[in-house]
Amino acid sequence: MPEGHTIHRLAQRVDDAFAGDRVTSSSPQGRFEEGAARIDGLTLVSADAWGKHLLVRFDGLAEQVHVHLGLFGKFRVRKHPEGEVPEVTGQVRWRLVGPAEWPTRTGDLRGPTACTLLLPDEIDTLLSRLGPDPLRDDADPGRAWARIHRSRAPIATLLMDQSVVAGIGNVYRAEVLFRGGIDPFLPGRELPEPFWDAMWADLIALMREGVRKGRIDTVHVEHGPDVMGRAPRRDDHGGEVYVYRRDGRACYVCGDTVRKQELAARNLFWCPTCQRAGTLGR
DNA sequence: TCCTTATGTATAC
DNA sequence: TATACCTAAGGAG
Repeated sequence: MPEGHTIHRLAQRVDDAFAGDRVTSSSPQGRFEEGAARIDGLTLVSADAWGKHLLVRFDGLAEQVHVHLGLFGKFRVRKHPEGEVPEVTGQVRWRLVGPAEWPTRTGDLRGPTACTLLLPDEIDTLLSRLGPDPLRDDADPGRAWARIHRSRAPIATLLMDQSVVAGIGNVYRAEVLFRGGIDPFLPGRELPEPFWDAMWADLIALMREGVRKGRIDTVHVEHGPDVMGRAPRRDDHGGEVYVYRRDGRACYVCGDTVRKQELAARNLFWCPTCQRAGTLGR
C-alpha cells in the first residue's frame, strides 16, 4: 500500500527491468485490453513517478501509461530463468514481459485505481493538479507554502491534499507532524514559515530513505528499539514509527497516550503532548 | 473460514 | 459526507 516512496521505487524498478527493451504487453484480466494491445511489441523508454502517479513511456507511442495504485494496487516486477514466464494467477490488469534472455523479466499490475493511456495534454492536466513532490529534484516547496499560508484548513488535511504536496500519505503525514512537534489541527495560515521549511527538508530526508529501504522508518535512533529496549515493530508496513497506528499506546518521547481521530475520512494519529500549537520548537 | 481493516482517489449528493 | 473501487493481511472463531 503505497505512498510516494513506493511509486518512486517502482518507477526505478520498472526502468531497471525494461527500459530499452521490446516488451510483450497484455491485459489477462481484460480491463486494459485495448491499451495493452497498442503497447505490445514496443520498446519501453522510461518510467517516471510524480507523487503517487506512475507514467510509463513507449517508443513510437504518443500516449503514456498512467498507473495509480490507489489503496490496494500492486505492481510486482520479477526475474525468472531464461524464457520462463510464470502463469497468471488471479486478476492481472496489465502484464509486461521482457525479452527471452536471462533473466526474463515480468511485471504484473493488480488492483490499480488507474491504468489507462493518456495523451500529452491529458498528462499536462494531471501533472498540473499536483503540488511539489519532495522526491523530485525540480520540486518547488514555495508552491506548497503559498497554498498552506492562505488556508484555514488544518495542516494535517493540507499535507494529504495532493494538489498541495504530492506523494504524502497517511503515514508520512502523521510522522512528519510528530517530528516537527506540530499540532495537526493547526490551521495552515497559522504555521510559521520556518516550520514549513523544516518540514519540507524532513519530508525529503524521510521519503528518500523510504525509497532506499522500501519501508517507512521515522524514529530517531535514540527512540529506536535498540536504545529503548523494545521489540522491533513488525506489521504490514514494517517500519519504526512514532504515532501511526500506535493509538492507545505510550508515546516513545513523553509517555502520553497516542491519540486517533477521523479527519476528512482518514485516521489521524498524534501525540497531544509532543504536538502542541504555540509550543512549536521550544 | 470469515470479518475487519488499510499507506488512495473519484464521483455523487 | 458517503460510496464505490476491489486486494491482501491479520485476527477472531
